[in-house]
Amino acid sequence: MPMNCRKCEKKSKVNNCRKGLWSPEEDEKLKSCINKHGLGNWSCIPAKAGLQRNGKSCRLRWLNYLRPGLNHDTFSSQEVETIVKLQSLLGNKWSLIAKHLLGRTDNEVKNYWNSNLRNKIMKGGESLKSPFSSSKLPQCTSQFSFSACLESMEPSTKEPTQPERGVEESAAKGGRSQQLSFPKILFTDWISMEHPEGQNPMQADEGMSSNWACSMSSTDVSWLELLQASYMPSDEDLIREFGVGEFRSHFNHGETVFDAVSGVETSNGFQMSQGPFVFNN
DNA sequence: AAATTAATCAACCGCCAGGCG
DNA sequence: ACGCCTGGCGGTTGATTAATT
Repeated sequence: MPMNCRKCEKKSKVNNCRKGLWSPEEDEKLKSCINKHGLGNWSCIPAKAGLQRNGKSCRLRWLNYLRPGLNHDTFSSQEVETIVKLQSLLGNKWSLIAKHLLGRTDNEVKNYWNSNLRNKIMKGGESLKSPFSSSKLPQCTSQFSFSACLESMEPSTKEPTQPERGVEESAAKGGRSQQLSFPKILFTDWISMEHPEGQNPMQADEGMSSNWACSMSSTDVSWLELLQASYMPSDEDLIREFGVGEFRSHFNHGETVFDAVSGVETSNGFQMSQGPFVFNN
């Protein structure tokens, strides 16, 4: 991480930083500044852009609102489904969850959860609480054990999900609408189905090359247990579970990020830093 | 139509991890 | 090793809008 520019930093401290909603003029200044200078040290951006904001505010505005490729449409039923599933698995890891929803920010997901889903889940009991029965769902903490989870799961009793039917409808009916195979959603974080150039990196002699380094956050260490479980979902499993368009896992290939399911180049990369991994199967 | 309440969401705050001098 | 700094994250606030009374 580069150190900050002292000159810019001093300037920004002297400035009386504006707070509150951003005006269109401010947005324009920030956009043109980033277009001109690129993304660098956020503490330097306000001075360069002529904004009386602090760098943190600029960063937030850019990431949550101005950044290209953001999707500000209402959440689709499949996106909602993904949020519910991931929240039940990962807890309030909004940035992680957002990485699985193209064009969505952590803030957006978090807001949606807090305003739309949380209360419904409280009211709706099991229907929205989790894809798994509460008695079988281990808490998702850093101590979370996938082995324990796998052992506690009943073997493949799920029915195919119906993504077009929103979770709201499911909640209204008051029953569990989905019974999912637990580990799949997690595997897709780091298992690539197809190499964009036709080569499956899982079959590479050297395991995963540095270009295909997979991502695991520090809190995901126990995910390694999944590897030891020798369980690998098929393409069909993943697509049936989440739909090609909605659930995506991303892998870095050099400078370009590809969607693991569709192979389509995307701009919303799930940066993965820790690899390679050895697969047992 | 006005007042009140609820819902939404952009933005802020504080904390933490990690890099650098 | 230590302190300072940035970037990143999750929790929270508060202004605005919509719905209800």
